[in-house]
Amino acid sequence: MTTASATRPPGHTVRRPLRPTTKVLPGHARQHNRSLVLQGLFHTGPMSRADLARETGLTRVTVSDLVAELLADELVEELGLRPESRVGKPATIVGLRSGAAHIVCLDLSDEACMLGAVLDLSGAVLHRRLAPLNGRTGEAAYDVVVALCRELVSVAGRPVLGVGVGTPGVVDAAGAVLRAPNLGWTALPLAQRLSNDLALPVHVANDANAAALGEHTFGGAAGSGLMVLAVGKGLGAGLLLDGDLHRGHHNAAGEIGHVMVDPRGVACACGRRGCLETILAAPALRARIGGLDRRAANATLASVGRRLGGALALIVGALDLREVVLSGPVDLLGGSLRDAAHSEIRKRSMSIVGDELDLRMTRLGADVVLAGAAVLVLSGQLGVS
Amino acid sequence: MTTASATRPPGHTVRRPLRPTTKVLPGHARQHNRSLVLQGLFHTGPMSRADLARETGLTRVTVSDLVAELLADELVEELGLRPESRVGKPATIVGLRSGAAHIVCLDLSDEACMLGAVLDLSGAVLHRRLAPLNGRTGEAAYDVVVALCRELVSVAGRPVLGVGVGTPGVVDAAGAVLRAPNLGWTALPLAQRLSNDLALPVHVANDANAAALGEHTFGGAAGSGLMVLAVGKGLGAGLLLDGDLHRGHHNAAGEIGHVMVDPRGVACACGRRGCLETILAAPALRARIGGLDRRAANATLASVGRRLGGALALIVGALDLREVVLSGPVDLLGGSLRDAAHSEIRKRSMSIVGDELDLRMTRLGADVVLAGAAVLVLSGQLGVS
DNA sequence: GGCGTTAGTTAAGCGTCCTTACATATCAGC
DNA sequence: GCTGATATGTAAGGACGCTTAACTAACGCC
Repeated sequence: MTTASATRPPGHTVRRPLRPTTKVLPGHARQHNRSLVLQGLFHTGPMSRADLARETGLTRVTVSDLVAELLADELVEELGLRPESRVGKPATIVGLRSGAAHIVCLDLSDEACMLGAVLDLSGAVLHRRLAPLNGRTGEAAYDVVVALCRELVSVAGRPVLGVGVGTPGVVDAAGAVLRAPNLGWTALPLAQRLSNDLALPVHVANDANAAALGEHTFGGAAGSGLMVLAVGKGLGAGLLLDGDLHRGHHNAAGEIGHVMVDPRGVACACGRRGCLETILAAPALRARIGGLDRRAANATLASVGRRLGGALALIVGALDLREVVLSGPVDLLGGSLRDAAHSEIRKRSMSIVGDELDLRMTRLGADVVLAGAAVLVLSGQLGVS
Repeated sequence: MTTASATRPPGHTVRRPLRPTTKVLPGHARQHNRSLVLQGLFHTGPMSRADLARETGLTRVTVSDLVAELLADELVEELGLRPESRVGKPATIVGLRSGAAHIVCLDLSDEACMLGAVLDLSGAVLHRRLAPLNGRTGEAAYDVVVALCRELVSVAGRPVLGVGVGTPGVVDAAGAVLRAPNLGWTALPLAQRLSNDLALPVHVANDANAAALGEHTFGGAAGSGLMVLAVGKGLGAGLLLDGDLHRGHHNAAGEIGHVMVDPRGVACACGRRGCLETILAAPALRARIGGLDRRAANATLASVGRRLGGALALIVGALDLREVVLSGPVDLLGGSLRDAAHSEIRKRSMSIVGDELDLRMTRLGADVVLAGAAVLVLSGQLGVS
């Protein structure tokens, strides 16, 4: 392969590519373009076929064809002629039927109680249900999930597009829960089993990852480079880079709760000391400010914020993030903790990166994970996100 | 859009998607599949059309067609019948003609001297040229680049597939150098100008990013999740996540040299104190171990390694990386610094992540950036990486 | 030599998108 | 009200890409 005179760097071996790129057929292109049309309607709202053609770059002919297909699937509907009067033939507006189908969403991040909801295609929450765990784990916890799903499916008035689940633990790309200590799940093929049991498409992701998706699609995240820090009993993060969820080599990306930041810190449940979780998780924070007056509590929260900022500066700097979003108890995170973390990050990073960085609470409140679960389904079933 | 009874999370707004996905035509699919064939030959080596069909998932008919196209382009060649004897008609082996075209590669990371080389398609270095800068910056430095390229193009014995450049500074996806203080470049559309001046395809990336690509494709990087830490006069990093270069919101991903890790540290050229670069850059390291005996020097390097490990643990943990590769002076980085950093990362991260993490020197030595520049061209022109 | 197996090609068909042409419906100006 | 310009949407025909089915070529095995 190499000419004799060539010098070759030492150890110069060629390995297989990582992204196992697969073949693309004309039919896949069709699917992609169909999603493109839906995406346009989803994000920009109702418009004419000609508008869609301009937006997607496809011809009017092709767009008409795709729209006809979507009309047949009852995913979009004609909304009559465009009200404003212009030169030329009046345009027929087509819009996404946000009630065309419903999405069943689960948020399993609460230890005590599973949270379920029915959402429409626009992300609006239509119904809610709670399912207390009462300490059940493993197979029993799975049974709770199935029962909750069945209940929600029966409550949904429309055909169900799919089921989305945000769960704590490590989840692989196929929707199998590799490890979720709190729920007692190990290598549970959750998406596959649920899909079998419910006869519906099921998409599963880590809760913090789902939160990142939700914040991006429904929380109006500004652009590429988003990290959601989910603070609850533990601490997790979800990373959305270049519009894609980053999963990591062991599907453990964002699992920063047990990264040690202070070798002389407090003992952690994981057996080491000074994990980020010993500083930032909700119980730890409540314990530290319990009994303090307002001012002292704020000072304490600010000092935690500064330490968080010190840790985040490295991640923000390495990834050149645009936004860091906090999800969790607003009373703990939303005030001086956030402010201190923000200014600490700015102090520690290069100005271009730091100056434009947003550090804020989630705009979706406690529904981030539900919204993210919906995005999993929208993205998986319709190619919309 | 929302039914009246629906409850909607506060601030629930729908924004436009970030990945501005564009239309896909059948012709694009063809291009993709053509790359798939090349990719197979590049990574797995010569094989028969039938083998390629099995590997790509395409039919033998389609593969034959694609191979015919590649034969006409003289990118691949028939290597005769397969030597081993099996049942059935003997297979005709086709292989990539690594000498079919040459690639002109530039490494601008050295302050004093630009480094250029001609590589073949297998990444072997065929010719080298140096171009001393003698303090030239701005337009004069650009002239050196052009002259170096012209020289290398004239030296290359084959048609030149393209020009790849790894340069310090912030580079956008179009190959424009937004800021490169050392070279005195600001908003220089390097790829575009070079492409005009040379009448060749030109691909430009940050040097550390190029190094990451080079290490991945030619250094046998293990899989998804690679960070290359380029230690020289300054400090930069390149991140390869899920097979894609991560550029960041300001194209500044990996610019961690000026992230502050120690507010009470040494003053940095950037005006702040305790930047990572004040600890890890080559001049700083040399200054610290200068005059020390072997043991003391190793202890010093180990302490730097521990601090590096503390910083890296967060990044490795957040991204769930598989490999961190050091590029730079082996005498400084390759010994106790590396060992200390490695063990510190393991100590600080969750075992699943830390246990499988590799932290090693680059396998390509000083040629990483050149190799990466070649990958830019291979990937951009042939879809191979 | 017959049979099964594998490699590669040829022919026909289907799907996808494009270009071109046309029908439809409005506005602006006379 | 009529005409010309402009814009939307559809119809027909063609180019391209992949597939299936059928065929030829060449080998090992019995």
